[in-house]
Amino acid sequence: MSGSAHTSDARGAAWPATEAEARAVQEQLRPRVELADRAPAPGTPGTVLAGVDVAYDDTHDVVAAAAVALDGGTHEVVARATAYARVPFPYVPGLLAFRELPAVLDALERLGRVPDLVVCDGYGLAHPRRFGLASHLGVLTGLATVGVAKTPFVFRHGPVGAARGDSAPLLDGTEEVGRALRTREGVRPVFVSVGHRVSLDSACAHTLSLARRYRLPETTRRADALCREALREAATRQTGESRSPGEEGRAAATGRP
DNA sequence: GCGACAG
DNA sequence: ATCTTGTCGC
Repeated sequence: MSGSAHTSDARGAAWPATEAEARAVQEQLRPRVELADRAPAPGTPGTVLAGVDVAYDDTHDVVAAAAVALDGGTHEVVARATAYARVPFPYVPGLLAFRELPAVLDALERLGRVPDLVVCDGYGLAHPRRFGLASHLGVLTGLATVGVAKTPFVFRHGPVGAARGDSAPLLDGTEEVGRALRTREGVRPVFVSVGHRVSLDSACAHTLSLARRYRLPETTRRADALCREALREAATRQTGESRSPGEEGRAAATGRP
């Protein structure tokens, strides 16, 4: 076969094989980001707020993803799902979505609920090409998404007030691409940006609402715990049970083994 | 050319 | 992300 060098991911969709192709995909999809806010008001009972996250096992080349759904009113868990995949792309700053999204999309499908908002671990519009993983996930699924990251990446911000809820613009030069938001007193801020179908104000309001007791939103904390647990169990299942030397690095390509 | 660099 | 001991504090 000549021509396109695209390959297939675990879900059967085209996936870039090189950094140049990945950047081209971002440039192509970026115009599809919608800025109109379609997220529910924070605290609305009956709405579904989802968190997604992934964990890696580099030695086995496996990524485990988790999706957790919380009720918008009580923040109690109403659904959980996991998925596995071969790591489909190397870590390259600015191309994180190509490493995480196949497994995340799979986990979201298995969730059995359609979230009203998805909170991602990383950035949305706060991205060198304005298309971080939160925006990418939103465009691919049509879901409202926000990005909440733990570090400022390549961006700058002024001082953030000491009180919970205080914030400062996250700047790419003079352009506000997100917000440094303090979710707890005496704790480093988190870095919020728009993913898809949400406003920055709404993204920050949801982040604040979901992060009362801890720095990070409850959605990402739950998803983080779940994908780590899934990865541990996958490792245990291989080591402790089937000792077949030939079958090791080839853990399930997808699904719950 | 040399660092910096979401997770 | 992941590798890793102890330490300070509620």
